Amino acid sequence: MNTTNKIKDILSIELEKRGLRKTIERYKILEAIYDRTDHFDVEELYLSLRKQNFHVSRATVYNTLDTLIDCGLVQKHHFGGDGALFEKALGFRQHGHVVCINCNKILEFCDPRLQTIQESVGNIMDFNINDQALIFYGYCKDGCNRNLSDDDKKPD
Amino acid sequence: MNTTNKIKDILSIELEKRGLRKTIERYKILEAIYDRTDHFDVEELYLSLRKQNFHVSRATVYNTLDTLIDCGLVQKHHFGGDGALFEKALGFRQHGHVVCINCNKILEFCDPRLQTIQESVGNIMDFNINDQALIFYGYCKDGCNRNLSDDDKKPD
DNA sequence: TTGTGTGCAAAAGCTTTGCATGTTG
DNA sequence: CAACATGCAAAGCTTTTGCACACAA
Repeated sequence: MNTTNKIKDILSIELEKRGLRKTIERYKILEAIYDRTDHFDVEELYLSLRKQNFHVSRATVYNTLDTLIDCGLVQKHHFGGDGALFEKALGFRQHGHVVCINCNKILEFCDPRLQTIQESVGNIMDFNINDQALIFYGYCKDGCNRNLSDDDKKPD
Repeated sequence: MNTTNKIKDILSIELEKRGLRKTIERYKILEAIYDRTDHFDVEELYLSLRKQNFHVSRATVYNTLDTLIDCGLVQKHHFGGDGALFEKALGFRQHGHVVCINCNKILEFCDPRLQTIQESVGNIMDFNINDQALIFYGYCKDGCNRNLSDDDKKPD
């Protein structure tokens, strides 16, 4: 069975668990998300669906994203620009992001030491931690041809 | 010299550096920010100024916050709720945040291991990293009286 | 005096909501 | 067929913008 079908099966299970309906929109939006490898916003996802001649409203895209996030199939990020960005979640370990303030490139990384920090912090602060977001902001050294002056080094 | 005057002096220096004017609004807003110890949004700051009978517009609060961030005196955060939160920055080492998904409590922590991760990632990804944001989401074990069920464990 | 900063209100952009319609279970 | 999901448009919020006026340099 291919990846697309596998992920749809997982959605089916999660929807059943929650007593939610299996609508065409939910599967189609899930598929569109898993077809991409980037970090996208709601509008990009909406337009990609329309470009495939699949008719959905923005409201449904928003609603469905919430559902998919709740099901653990999509992740939502706030990188500081306006609006949220999303990416598929399944099969991808928790990972951090590195964002170029100049060209907006987004890279991902994994570092097992982060897990250690999470455990320490959870213990010290008396928290049950179940999600994390680590973002580094800076300038990528190649590709975006930026002169590294001392000005505007602060992201928002 | 007290802390408030010290911070105002720093602002003076930073404004001069940038050729920006020393307006009453900038100093007053800075002072209002340094009078608080919490994470606040634009509206809260705006209202606190009005409550002191200091007249500013929302636009000026937004503009001034940008200036203060650029001067390194204020930090902006995106914790996932709508809108950004701010806090004073000077004299506070880079620190991570722990956010309770249930009661919205925000705690802070420092972990030197994060710096190590930042350096590794910078080297591996070929980035000049100059800012970081680490947020852990979870439930605080006391104070917010939450039943820890298996549902709604996913923040946005 | 000169030009930047502010105030106000309107606009813009992202996200949510309400209601009617359509579809799943 | 009953409840839930969708579509559409309108409303809500946060943030930005444009223009006239005020004030710092």
